[in-house]
Amino acid sequence: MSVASERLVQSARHNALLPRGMPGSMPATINNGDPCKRCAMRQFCTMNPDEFACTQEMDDLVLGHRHVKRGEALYRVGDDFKNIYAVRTGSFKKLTLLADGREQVTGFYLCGEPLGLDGISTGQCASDAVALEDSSVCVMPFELLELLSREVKAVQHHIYRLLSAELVRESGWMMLLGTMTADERVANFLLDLSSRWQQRAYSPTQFMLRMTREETGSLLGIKLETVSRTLSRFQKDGLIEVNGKEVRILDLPRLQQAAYARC
Amino acid sequence: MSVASERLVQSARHNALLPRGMPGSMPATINNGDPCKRCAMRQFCTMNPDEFACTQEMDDLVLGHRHVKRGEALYRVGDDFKNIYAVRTGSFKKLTLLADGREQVTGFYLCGEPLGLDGISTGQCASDAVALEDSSVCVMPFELLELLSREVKAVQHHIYRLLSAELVRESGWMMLLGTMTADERVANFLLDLSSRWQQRAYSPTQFMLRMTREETGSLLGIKLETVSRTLSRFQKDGLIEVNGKEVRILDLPRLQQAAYARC
DNA sequence: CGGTTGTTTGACACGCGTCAAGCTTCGTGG
DNA sequence: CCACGAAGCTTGACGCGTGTCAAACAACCG
Repeated sequence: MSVASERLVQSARHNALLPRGMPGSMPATINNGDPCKRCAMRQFCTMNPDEFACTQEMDDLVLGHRHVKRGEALYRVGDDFKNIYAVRTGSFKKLTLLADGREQVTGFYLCGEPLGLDGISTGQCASDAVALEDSSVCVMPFELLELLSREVKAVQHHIYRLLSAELVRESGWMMLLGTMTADERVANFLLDLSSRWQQRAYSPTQFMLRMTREETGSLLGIKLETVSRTLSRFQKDGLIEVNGKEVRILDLPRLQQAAYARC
Repeated sequence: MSVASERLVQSARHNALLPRGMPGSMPATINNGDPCKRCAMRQFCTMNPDEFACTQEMDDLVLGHRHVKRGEALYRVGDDFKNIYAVRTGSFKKLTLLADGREQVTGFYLCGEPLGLDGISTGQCASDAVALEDSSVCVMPFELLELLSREVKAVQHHIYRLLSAELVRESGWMMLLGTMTADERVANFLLDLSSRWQQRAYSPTQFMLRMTREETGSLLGIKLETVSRTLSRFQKDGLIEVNGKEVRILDLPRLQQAAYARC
């Protein structure tokens, strides 16, 4: 690590980590071990095995962790953009606001997934990130990340890929919102979560929906009643089993069929 | 410029510029002047005046231009990702494909706007870019861009900002697709084009819709008939004047009101 | 244990999609 | 330069998929 980044690390340790100055919020934990090496989610932060080589750099980058309680915001629209985050435990929703006060969920984020990238553009956060359950994140000061990415090719490449992957993901949601029926939307939503849990070595057929029906509907561009009705019908048809927030996929092939009904 | 990037430039000049090997397509023009300095769109490629300083680097980066005829693709889903592009003249639509063959327009791109960023993620183009009229683009080999961005901080920062800005833009479209009525969608569409033309020093109240009603509807998640009906009604109400592909905004305040009807 | 928040289900309404017909514009080749 | 066919646009009539409103129930939390 260069002298310059060393200095920045020192400075960042003392400044950038403090959470938004809300009374009662916990100060961030300082990262003084090499936790990335031991982190079960490491492969998602690095995205592919070839990049394991730069784990040491990742460790340098993650200056600490921050805990966010259910319902609290990691950041809000208009906050100064200083850090990007990786979900360490728990999950978040991203909220985009409209001029007239309407808001929409534009993404759910599971452990290992990046948060805050949309703040780079203007230097201010462009969305809210709110915890769906008590959660924690790894804090990576963007200035440091920029510096490091000039020194280490793998880091640079990694950040470019993260940003681009988010672009692709959002195009996918546009696709869903622009062309799909309510049934297809709900089916795709379940399959998306299924595959993301599977990537994390959790069951792809049984998981919790940490978000409410209303938040789900918001992401999918439909009303909460429609989400509820659709889930009920999927259950009646034997595709899934729903019990409040717990979902179990019973017939994956037919659910996939429902997701792309116009094949 | 370093020896390494010098070498890469030489190599790129001979290889990367060739268009997709289609009979009849024109070979790309080699950039042998310093055209960025004279380019009217320079401010959009650099995004803000503070970054004018790196115009020389931009010139090094733009290895040439490529012409794309109306209806032809600059790249297609699955093509190897090698370059990113800036629209130089004309305009493009970005098409995202679904597993079952459905496709949706996920963006229109005017001069000065970046194309191809979604290919970084996997190394393969994730969408189609099709010219809406006879157009040309500046070709920037991504490998060279990566290299240069490690040497020049301003270039690096610029690319991060481009990527992040695209993220913010797409979130905006998700918002539109998820929460707006057909009227609001069309009004927002017109206002979006209006402000983008204004930024380019063209009239914000009178411009051509280079895309068909069907393509417009696809972007907005509504059918072409609905686009047509809505435009007709806006005209009847005195908000705009439509004449085929030519639009004139007559009452900007009321159009803005229509764009966010739930204020 | 009670109040709040979230979920399910029903009945009804309406915005937008679908289908269809006629018109206009554009591109191309004679 | 005109003629023809194809592609794009407009408008109308009608139906369906979701939204809206309402009410009862369930789950959660302090």
